[in-house]
Amino acid sequence: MPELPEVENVRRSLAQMVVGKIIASVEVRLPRIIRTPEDTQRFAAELAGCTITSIERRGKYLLIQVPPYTLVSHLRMEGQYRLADETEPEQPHTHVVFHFTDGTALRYRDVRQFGTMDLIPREAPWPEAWPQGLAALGPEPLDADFTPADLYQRIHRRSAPIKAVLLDQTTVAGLGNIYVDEALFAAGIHPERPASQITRKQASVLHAQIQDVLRRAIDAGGSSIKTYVNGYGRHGGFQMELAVYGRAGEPCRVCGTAIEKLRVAGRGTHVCPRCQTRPRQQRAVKPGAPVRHTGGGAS
DNA sequence: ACACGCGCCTGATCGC
DNA sequence: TGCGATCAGGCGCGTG
Repeated sequence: MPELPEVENVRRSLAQMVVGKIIASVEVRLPRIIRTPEDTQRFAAELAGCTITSIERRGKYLLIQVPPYTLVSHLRMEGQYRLADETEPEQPHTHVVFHFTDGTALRYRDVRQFGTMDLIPREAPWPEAWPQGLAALGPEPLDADFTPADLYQRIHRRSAPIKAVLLDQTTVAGLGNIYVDEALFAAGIHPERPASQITRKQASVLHAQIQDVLRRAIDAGGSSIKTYVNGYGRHGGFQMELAVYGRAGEPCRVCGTAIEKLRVAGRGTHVCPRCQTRPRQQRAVKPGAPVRHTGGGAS
């Protein structure tokens, strides 16, 4: 599940591998991956003859610059790019292939088929002509203009659990399930705490921990939980450093208490029940009230 | 405006 | 051993 650190590592590997290459032709085998333009034949035809000039990233989106277009690519859960020689055997679930003029090809694989590509003219008006999710992104968490005060302003009127608010890409761009759990643990904040209860001081700690965990994860090459690899096919190393994600039942690295797994905002959520104190108010269940679909399940 | 549930999709794992 | 059910989850969308 590529989040900001994984997408940044994909960006860096692609930048080394494909910048300067000229697209000879494009094969689209699974049209649902291409959202824009609707006509996938046009997607392929427009790209033929274009040169890749740079690879950028915004949140979890890759922005592949192919003048006069930007190819906006989102990997969602399991999307992968690999540069391969045309003679190399293809891996299964390869849905889009960019053939270059030099005998190599950039292959897009995606087992779950959730990933998306939008081909947008670079001069298209912002934000209306661009993918809504991209246009609505909050600040880049590692940019200098993202400050503790900015984070506080963005969360302090929200009643939803802090975890849900941090997963919302309009709050901050690029966080997903892994790094939200890690940042909240490092900040000592329980994921179920209403965002409106976070103090300025806590928001400042959270801001610092978001930046710290993202920087460390980028440096480690990202986290390979299930399937993540960068453009060279290399796994990341940060899964070894995760403090809570995927560690249910294992001892907290700080206090030794068993890490718990619960469900918050519909996501598997990992907490240390001692380092992250639960908000005081427990939800009261009225007798005969309808059972909530995502209510506290078995664990 | 905001909160929240569902559908999308496949493969690994669970439970009987 | 076999096989259906469940889980994994980012995001777009519909509903309240």
